Amino acid sequence: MKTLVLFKNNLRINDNPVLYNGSKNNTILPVFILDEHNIKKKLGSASKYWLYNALKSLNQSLNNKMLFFRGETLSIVDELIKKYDINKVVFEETFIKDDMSLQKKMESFLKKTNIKYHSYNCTLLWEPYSVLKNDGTPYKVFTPFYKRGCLGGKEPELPLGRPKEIKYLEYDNNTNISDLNLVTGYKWYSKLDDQWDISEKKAFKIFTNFLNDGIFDYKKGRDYPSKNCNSKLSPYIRFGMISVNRLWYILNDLKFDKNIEHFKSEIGWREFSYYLLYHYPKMEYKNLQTKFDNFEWENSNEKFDSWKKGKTGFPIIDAGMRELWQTGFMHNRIRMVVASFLVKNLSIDWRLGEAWFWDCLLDADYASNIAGWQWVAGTGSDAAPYFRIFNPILQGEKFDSNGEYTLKYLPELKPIPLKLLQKPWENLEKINYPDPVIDYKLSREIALSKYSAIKTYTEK
DNA sequence: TGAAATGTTGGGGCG
DNA sequence: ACGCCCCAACATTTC
Repeated sequence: MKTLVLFKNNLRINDNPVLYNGSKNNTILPVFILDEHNIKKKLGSASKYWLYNALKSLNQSLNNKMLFFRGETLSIVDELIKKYDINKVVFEETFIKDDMSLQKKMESFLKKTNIKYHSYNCTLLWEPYSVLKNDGTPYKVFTPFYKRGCLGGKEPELPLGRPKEIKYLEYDNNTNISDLNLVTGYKWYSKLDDQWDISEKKAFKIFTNFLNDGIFDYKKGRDYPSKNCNSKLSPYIRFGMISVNRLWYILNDLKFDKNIEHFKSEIGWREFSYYLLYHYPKMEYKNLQTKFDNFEWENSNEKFDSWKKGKTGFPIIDAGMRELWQTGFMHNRIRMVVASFLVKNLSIDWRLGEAWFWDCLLDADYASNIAGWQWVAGTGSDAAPYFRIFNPILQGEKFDSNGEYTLKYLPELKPIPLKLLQKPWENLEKINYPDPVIDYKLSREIALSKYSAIKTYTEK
């Protein structure tokens, strides 16, 4: 059968159910469509950069047979079916609102044309609709979701490996990745080229290196940004360059270890994010706890700007924001600290922070980004309580006690004695570094009093 | 997957 | 030897 294989967010050969099943006994036409008609949330700049390189790498693995299109999915698929006399279409099962409605449109379209079609879950270990409480309603708290719902539920699908053989339709490929206009204009991203090796092969290599080293101090070490205990797999996972099923089963084969279990639970948090967005799609733009709709954000442009540029005058915050700008990545603990700072100390709506991360992070993931911000902002269902306000000075002293991370991104602070590194304003010697944009203590008090003003509204 | 305020305890210095 | 104060160090509670 002539099979159209649609790639979307799973840009890999190994354990890719769409490719594996699509190419079994079939000749295939591998296609990627960048659809900005059906999807409201356009990709951020960093994501486009990653996508461009991921597609390039995937295309190489597919003998440069991939076709690239930019436009409306249905009309492109329709044309391809006619042009190449396609009799089957396979594509990824989706779990995000806009993607799902596009998927539905496509399915009903294909139904009418009498073309065979099939979707495969390539993205999640547990489909969100398959994990529910005994009363049929969705979980709202991570631990029972993960322990009872996921671990106590059905086993995730076993990884499929690579297709034994891929046979392609005969055609001249007259499309090009550059047609997608993913990387154009000012080459801001050239700084990233020597920091990241964006290929499926590298994703697996990073994982095996992580298994040999960092993972054995993961539970504690993951909180320290200058340690190398984080996998840094997130952008690869985001674009499906390595499958979570494959990760899962490799981890399961290892000897039981609390660090490994912790890493698995972080994969669980990703599942939980998709799960929440699936069951509560309004989370994309609305506070899950509606009482926060009455919260009065200050939303000062100047403060927001200082945060984005890494010029707040709080070293751990600025180091994080500069790491983000320079590398397209930010250490997880620091993400929480800068997010808490934006929302609680600068009094800026989490949606603005979410948008900035969405644009700058190479691993920007629709569900994880939104769920993560609502978690920190205290507006989500199983969120950190609002009154949990990270103290940037203490967090810096605790998790970057030797200043290694801070100084890596803020070398101008080297003259400051280590004891004052996280509060350089107490240093008498003048250096070229911004004064703090806010008074920490005062901003905390204001945040708490604003919170107590809305807290009386009943939830839901 | 906090921080700050408040409370408790216990050891040392001292009259 | 005793009471008193001071203050870490730790525990609890409050935000």
